[in-house]
Amino acid sequence: MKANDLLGIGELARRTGLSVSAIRFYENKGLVEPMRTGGNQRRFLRSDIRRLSFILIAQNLGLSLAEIEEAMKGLPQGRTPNASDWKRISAAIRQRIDAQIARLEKIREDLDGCIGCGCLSLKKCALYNACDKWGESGKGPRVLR
Amino acid sequence: MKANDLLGIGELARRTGLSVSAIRFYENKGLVEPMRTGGNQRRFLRSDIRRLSFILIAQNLGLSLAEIEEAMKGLPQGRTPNASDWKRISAAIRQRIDAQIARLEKIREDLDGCIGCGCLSLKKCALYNACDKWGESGKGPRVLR
DNA sequence: CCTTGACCTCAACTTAGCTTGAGGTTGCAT
DNA sequence: ATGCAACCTCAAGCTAAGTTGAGGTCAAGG
Repeated sequence: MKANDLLGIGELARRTGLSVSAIRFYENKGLVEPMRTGGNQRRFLRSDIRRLSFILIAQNLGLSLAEIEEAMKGLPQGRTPNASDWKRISAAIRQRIDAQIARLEKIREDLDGCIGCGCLSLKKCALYNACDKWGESGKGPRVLR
Repeated sequence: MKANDLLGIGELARRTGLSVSAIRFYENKGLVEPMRTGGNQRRFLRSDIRRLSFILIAQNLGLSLAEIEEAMKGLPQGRTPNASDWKRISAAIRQRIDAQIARLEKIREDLDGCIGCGCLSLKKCALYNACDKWGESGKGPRVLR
């Protein structure tokens, strides 16, 4: 039991919940770098289960594959990422989460104000009427975004 | 000044901040239904400024155009949406926001637990190790998602 | 009347993140 | 030795939400 430490792509797919094609796609993007057998079949390290799970998590948090790749610089293929790797990455992710939550809460507040105020016909709705204020005063400038 | 109540697509673009091509695209999707001049040029109602702004807001909240279209069923083209229209729509949006915030907060919690616990090498990390637990007990099932 | 900028349609291209298919090879159990 | 599931590559297709370009028309001011 030595080659037993290595996983075929199908096995890895089952372990991570990813599709085989997605894993190949990730390899293409440089997110994993499996070895090959003599017959050119991929053989993954067990630690790649974690690597891929990490990708799933990060994606779930709204990171693009490019950003994930960026974050993974410094996580060597063979080594299980250690606490300080994790600290660095998770701090960055944490920031993103905080920012997203803050943004949503701001919107929720505005929205609540809107519901309360009868809105859509009034000037004070922060969310909806931003445009009207301008549209009414002659040649209106642009709105939002 | 009677045709002055109608807007050309360029004017509408300037008022909403959208590109002309985006507005045409939205028309294609059925999100606005401008009239046409004899020469086939689009003429929009002033209320379409709001309609499009609404689309921008909803998109900002993470709704897809398909979902927005769904939500806009019942907002007639010619009429300025009233308070109860708004109530209905904003309640739906509000739910989404709440759900998103809850999801992010859950993730943040897990993440914090992770940072604290040294993680990545331990069994107790909710975020990261979900897979390992399974991977270790024989034929592991799928993970996440 | 004529010019010119705004407008028209339709098709093809873009990015992200994959999936699907065709056509061929490997590796393991019998 | 052989069967066949799992694997390989490469190209094309898909969805979302638009953008870009070609080729042509409209409308309004001078």
